[in-house]
Amino acid sequence: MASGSNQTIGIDLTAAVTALVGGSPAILTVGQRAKPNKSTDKNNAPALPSGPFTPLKHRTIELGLRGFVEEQTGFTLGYIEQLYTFGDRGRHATVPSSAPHMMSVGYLALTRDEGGRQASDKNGAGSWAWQSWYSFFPWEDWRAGRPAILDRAVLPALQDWLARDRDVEPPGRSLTRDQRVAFAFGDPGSQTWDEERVLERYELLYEAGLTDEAVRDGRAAPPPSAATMLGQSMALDHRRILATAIARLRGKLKYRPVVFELMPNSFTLTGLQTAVEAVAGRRLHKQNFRRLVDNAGLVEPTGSATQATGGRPAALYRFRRNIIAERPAAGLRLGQPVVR
Amino acid sequence: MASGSNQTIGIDLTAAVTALVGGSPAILTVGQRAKPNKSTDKNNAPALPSGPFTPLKHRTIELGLRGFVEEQTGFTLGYIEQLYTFGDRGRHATVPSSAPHMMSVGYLALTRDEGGRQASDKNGAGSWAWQSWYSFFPWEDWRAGRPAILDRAVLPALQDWLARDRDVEPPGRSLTRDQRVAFAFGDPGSQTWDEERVLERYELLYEAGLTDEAVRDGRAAPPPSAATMLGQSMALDHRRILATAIARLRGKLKYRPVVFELMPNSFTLTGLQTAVEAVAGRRLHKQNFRRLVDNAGLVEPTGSATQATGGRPAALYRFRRNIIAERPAAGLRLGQPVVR
DNA sequence: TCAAAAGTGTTATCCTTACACCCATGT
DNA sequence: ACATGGGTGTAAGGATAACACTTTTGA
Repeated sequence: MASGSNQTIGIDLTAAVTALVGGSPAILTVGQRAKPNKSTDKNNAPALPSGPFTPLKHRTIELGLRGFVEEQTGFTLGYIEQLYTFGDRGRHATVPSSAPHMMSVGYLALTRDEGGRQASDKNGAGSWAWQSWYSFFPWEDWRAGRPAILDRAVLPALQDWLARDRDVEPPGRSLTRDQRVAFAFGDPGSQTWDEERVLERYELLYEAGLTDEAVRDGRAAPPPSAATMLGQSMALDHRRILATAIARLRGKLKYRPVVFELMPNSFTLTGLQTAVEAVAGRRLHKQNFRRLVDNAGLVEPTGSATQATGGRPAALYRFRRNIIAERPAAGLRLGQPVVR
Repeated sequence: MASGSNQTIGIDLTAAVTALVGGSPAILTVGQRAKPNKSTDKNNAPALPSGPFTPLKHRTIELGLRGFVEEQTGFTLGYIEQLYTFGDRGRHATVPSSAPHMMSVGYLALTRDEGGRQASDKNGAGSWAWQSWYSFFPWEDWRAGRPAILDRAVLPALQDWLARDRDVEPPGRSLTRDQRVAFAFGDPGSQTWDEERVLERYELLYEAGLTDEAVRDGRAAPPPSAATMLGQSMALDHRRILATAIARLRGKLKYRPVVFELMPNSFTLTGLQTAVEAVAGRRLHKQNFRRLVDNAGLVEPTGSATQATGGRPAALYRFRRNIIAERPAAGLRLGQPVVR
């Protein structure tokens, strides 16, 4: 039971490394893949750090990932979590079937914008940079209210697409395209936007030919009108991986204390709120957030305070690490067990 | 950027196929892997259906999976979902490093105990069978109250393990072993059992050498006393994959209408409740469950009823498929967005 | 008539949401 | 004094959990 029937398979590990940089969630990008073999990828789209998994060198996948991120960028990863394994044939640019089939295992990784550094030289590899999530997904940032790009560009272009080929519904889907758009983007009138559906939204835009990647991959005809491509594109299917990472992190926020991986050791409650808002992409109610945090027992005061914030000095807090051991986490619905 | 440095890599797709069989959640097992090459795997432990991913034959991973499950067992899969990719070196029995390194992509799949069949012959491959989840994880079934095996065998054996090598805490863990046990198995006194932590529990038992797999893999010394191995074991790391599948399904139940993939087209509310209880592994409060289901708008009456249940005839319901388009799903915590 | 299972109604409690207000600092 | 951001209290509404009770069938 070796590697199927004769086509070789290679595994790439790809990391969506997130930190908070200047109040916004940012993703670690490298200018171009480590080994720029052929110059097929034209416009040097930013890429996620990535490298081959070599079982002989690395005992576990996670160690491999930590290893080459540290090599390539100098960042030490804290929390990491496997996202998804992408391996569909032709999921990006068509390649001759003689080439090895590449699968990629995507990871979400969290770190802090400290340590890192280590300049941009070191064995000639490209340099790295932080880029805001929202330069790739401008429609995902609702912190200043509903993003204008939605009604100006995204939704009209999607409506065009729906109208254009209304009857070419691909079979075997439980939802129609209209339903999928409604589901992913909500109803502009009422507030039915779900910030976790990042991937569904990206995939619809991809299918509609509204992303550079779709056109580049030859997977969709470009839209007829001079519609602009939406958001900054990335190499290969890295923007899809980033979308998956954002979705996962936004979901995880609500039932695991992962934000603290992005925070310094001590922080103010407002700082914590800003971090959560940055990730969730929307504003939260101040007073309730504070109550929520403290009767969840997630933090404890350090005793000191900081005046760096402007008005009244803010008390500093730290994460109570052993909360993880104490509390079942949070969880939800489904009701209590019952005796009879 | 081919397949790393010279060791070849193979990808196995492994499916944890679940259906409800006689009121219990069951997993589809095959007697032994399709190609029994060497007889290294001694005692013919049951295995999950699995097969190599061949990108040339299958356009997507999911199609490959559906294909060979249907070939091997005749079952058509409904809902499927990728679980995790396992690829750590030596995650099961030690192999010579000349052999190809096998990675396996685990999937959760749901189906109904109908269609299937197709006998056990067909090209000489082993036959398939349904086996209750709880024969592999007896401690996970709380439907008849707290399982006796917990206090009789599981917890004492874990305490032994903790006491035996208290100071060999592996480094780089945020929680100590004691904390991990407390977290995974809860406090026997109060009800801190979280039915979703199936994987954490299995992994602890594995580390403690209380599963056949751990001993077989040479990853843990067998426990000194004549402690029984806990639960029925499986081939390779298939029981780990099953644990992952159960955990995922138990979690998903609470925010996506997945149970209906396991139900026939029409069912009674009690039938639905029984199904949920089977998966969640615990009893639910009848009246509240009914209210929950109906003001979630998940089902609608078909108009007919059945007397097959014993007492008063029960109304039959069907799943309202378009609920998926209507309602954001359920979701939770984190509070509402706010204007100011 | 009784057992068994379906199905309805009501209440106490807790959590979430929203609003109003006070406190401590710099300019 | 006042602007700015930090911090506390409380009341209304909704959802959950728990309990009691009625209805419809078969034996």
